[in-house]
Amino acid sequence: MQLEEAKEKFIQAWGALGSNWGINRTMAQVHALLLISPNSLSAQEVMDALNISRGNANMNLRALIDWGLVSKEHKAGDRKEYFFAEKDIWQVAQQVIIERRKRELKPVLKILEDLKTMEGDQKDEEVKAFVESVENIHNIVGQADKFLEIAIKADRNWFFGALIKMFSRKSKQE
Amino acid sequence: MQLEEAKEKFIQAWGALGSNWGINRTMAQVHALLLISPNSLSAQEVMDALNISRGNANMNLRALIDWGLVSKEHKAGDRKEYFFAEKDIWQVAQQVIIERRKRELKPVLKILEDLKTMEGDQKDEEVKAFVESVENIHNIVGQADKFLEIAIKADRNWFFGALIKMFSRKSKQE
DNA sequence: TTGTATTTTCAATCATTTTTGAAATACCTT
DNA sequence: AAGGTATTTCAAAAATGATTGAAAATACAA
Repeated sequence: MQLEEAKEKFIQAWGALGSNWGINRTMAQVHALLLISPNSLSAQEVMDALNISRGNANMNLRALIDWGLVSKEHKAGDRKEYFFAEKDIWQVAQQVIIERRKRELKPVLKILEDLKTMEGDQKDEEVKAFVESVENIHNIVGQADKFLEIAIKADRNWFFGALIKMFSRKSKQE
Repeated sequence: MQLEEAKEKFIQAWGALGSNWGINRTMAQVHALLLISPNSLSAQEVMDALNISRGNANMNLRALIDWGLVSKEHKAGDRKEYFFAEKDIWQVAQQVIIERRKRELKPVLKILEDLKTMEGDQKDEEVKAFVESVENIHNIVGQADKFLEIAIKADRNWFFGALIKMFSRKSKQE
């Protein structure tokens, strides 16, 4: 397999992964392209590499900047903007967690909290069962949220060290 | 807020959550409906509750069964099938992890492994940089995969206990 | 077996999301 | 300020994904 072919494969895989997780496929592809690009790219270069229109490239580059995954720079004597991605993959993961937590986890937690407290008539069995369900779900989503909060504050080495410890203790237990 | 209104809110929220994470919105809504339903429901009842067609209900119920989140039963003297969801939310989470790992994480890992090994010409600086990028990504995705593997084997109490310990150690460190 | 209730399938339709491309805007440089 | 890039916007078009509904298949009971 040649380099170009491998890059293409990587971009496709990253795009599919994003798509499966509710991220615009093209946005993920642009991200992939910049992740493996040794130097920063102009909008035109992104358009050419992925065969997408100027508008599309612009929208997705801006979205990536919004997500904190991509930045732009200017080159001396050149009017164009050049884009590059954060390469440290642990930082990328943290940034993705930060954004998804903010955009999708927090709103759900808020709704679950509302639902938990709203219903006063605890005598009704059906109400009781519903509130209990919601409490259980809120509980586990809250735990996941706390865990992710640790992850985004954690140093990579500490974090994986802690996970490995967790794993080894588990093994002993079995 | 009345019970019916609260249920409706919950179903909408669960549907939106699924949709944001690449799960068919209706499938997530059907799941939500069954999660908070005290008794099992026929296809007809699901159709009526969510205002969806028979075909749609059938497809999504079958998908949920496929995911291991819903089962069906028969009632004496009734020809219809009745559907009910696994209520233990930790089990639900584990099942979701199992499926997404199988469907989406494993294939990506496979591709990353292929890309890592495929390129022999290590003298070329560009090739070297690419392989290094891929290795880093493979590394972190692999770690995530291992962690999820622990989660799906773990007892709920042990798992959250371990997370809390992790958290408290982190706090001391700071 | 026959008739009836129920489930499944899937081509056609509908809805949503994504993309395009050209006009408008912003940005430089002189 | 003018002239030439480059970027942004957004209505319309295209592509994709979801839903319908009716026909076919299946399951059951008598």
